[in-house]
Amino acid sequence: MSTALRIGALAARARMSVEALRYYEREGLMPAPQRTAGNYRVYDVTLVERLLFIRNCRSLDMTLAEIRELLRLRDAGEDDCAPVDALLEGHIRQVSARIDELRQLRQQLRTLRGRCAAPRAAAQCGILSSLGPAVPSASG
Amino acid sequence: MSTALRIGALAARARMSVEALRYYEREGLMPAPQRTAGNYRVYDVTLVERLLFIRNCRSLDMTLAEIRELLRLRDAGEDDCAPVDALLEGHIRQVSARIDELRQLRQQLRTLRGRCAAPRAAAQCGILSSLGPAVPSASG
DNA sequence: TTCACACCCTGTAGCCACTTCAGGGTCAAG
DNA sequence: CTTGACCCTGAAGTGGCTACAGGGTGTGAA
Repeated sequence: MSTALRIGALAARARMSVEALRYYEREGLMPAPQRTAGNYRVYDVTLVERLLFIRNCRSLDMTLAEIRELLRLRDAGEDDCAPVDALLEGHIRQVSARIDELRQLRQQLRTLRGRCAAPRAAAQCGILSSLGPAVPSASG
Repeated sequence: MSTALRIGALAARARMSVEALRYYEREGLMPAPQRTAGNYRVYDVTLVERLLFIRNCRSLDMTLAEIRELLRLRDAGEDDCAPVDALLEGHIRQVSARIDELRQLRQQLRTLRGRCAAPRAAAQCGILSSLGPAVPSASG
């Protein structure tokens, strides 16, 4: 026999909020648990592992849709790693693309900041005027 | 005299959606324009410049709150560049922090992917098991 | 028994920067 | 007088929760 927990205790073990846990249930990442006579959710303690899986995936910035898919593959006991691998690869590519985007952004911002290197020099701030109609041309 | 435009024409010139423009009005980035007898918004063409300013700021991933502040400084005709400079610097720091975060993330994801280098090798996928309770330890 | 208090329930609104939709009204051309 | 492009407002949806309102449940103490 394994221990039964109410939502607060389970959430504490998984170090997440009660509301997040209920949200995962609504979104289909967690199964709907049994209820007590008083309508309290009752969980088996082994579900902590599932929550930690979700938490790890979230900390890697995966969307709930991606995590739902991973859980589905996991629950199905798939032999074939390929779909899992593909999902992860796609996610890595997304993260890389976002990094590139942000790097270009930062370059533009730095260029912009250079427009006003001398503090309070001009009545017309170089930054503000650069943000006008002409797109601020960064190096790239 | 300068040309008067209806919202669709103005939005087209600024290459943004009519809805976004109305949204900026609601959010106080754009002034409430005059109306025709038929309740159509009427804009002076010079407002294109303001919209392009907003667009440029957005393309640099600034929040509407940041842009609202920049517009306020601009509208006030401030002599002192310092607040503008400070806002920009803060934004650059946010972007840098996010880049660092995403880089760590990507490293973890790559490590994770290494767990299942041989495709469909194991009945138990190394990726899925690594996403379990133990936090996947990336290099650093 | 009765009280306080921690915990639980559902349902709703809020965040951000919009987009999309429903259900209309305006206006110029044919 | 109708078609169709354009415009209006207001509400709902996006993602991943958080926070709140307004209740019910359960337990230990007085």
